[in-house]
Amino acid sequence: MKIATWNVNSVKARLPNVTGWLAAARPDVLLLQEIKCETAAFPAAAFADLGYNAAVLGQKSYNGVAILSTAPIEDLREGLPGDPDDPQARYIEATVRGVRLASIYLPNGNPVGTEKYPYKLRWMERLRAHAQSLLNLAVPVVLGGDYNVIPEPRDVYAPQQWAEDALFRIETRRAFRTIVNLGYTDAFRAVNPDQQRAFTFWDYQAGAWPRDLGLRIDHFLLSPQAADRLQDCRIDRAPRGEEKASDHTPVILDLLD
DNA sequence: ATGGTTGTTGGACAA
Repeated sequence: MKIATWNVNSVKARLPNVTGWLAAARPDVLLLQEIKCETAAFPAAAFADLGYNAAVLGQKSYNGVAILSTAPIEDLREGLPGDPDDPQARYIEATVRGVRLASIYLPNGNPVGTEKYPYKLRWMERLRAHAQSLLNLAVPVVLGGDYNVIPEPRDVYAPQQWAEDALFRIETRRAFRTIVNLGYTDAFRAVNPDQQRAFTFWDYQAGAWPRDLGLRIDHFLLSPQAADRLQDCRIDRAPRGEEKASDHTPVILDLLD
């Protein structure tokens, strides 16, 4: 089972990039983040033409997540539990072929010192609590998406420059580790324990892409039942180099069937 | 160098 995650930074602006990649890569599932459109405006027909079903949690202008799947999408959950008043569309979860899948767009949290950073940390605590409850299901769980977390110094081109950034502060890294330490596996690092400069995001500014000044912030976390089936996890850098690219590139996970 | 870029939206805000 081939599962991919991609922060597309507007599904409408990126439609030719995404449909072209899907047609070539043909994952069974694609988790999308930052679709930046309301649910009703999601271009579902373009994906249906390629054989994909869609489950969408959208929002006007910002955020928005979706799940595309060639197989039926079952038992949909829209939104992360723990705050029914949270208006931001950042979490959608469903079952595909017996695997519980989430598409996650974790808050950025910058600038630190505004309400954005405590919102990020509260959101991570909600994710921790829900990730624990998912482990209790004792089924394969795949939590994929844009975590806006740089787990380790080697996951950023210049760690000293990022020390006080919301993506790399100690509290952020600790909150991420706390989720992993519940019993989840960072699929990319499990498969590529020594790979350097393994980035998934390059800023649009200052020539970050041609200079390879990137971050690894898009992740797959696997429950033990999913980790037992881990076959491969890799970053496809090619889409970042195309015309009108997203600032993120896809990460691909292969689970044994 | 208080910069630089992209998307949504039609002036900031978010990233």
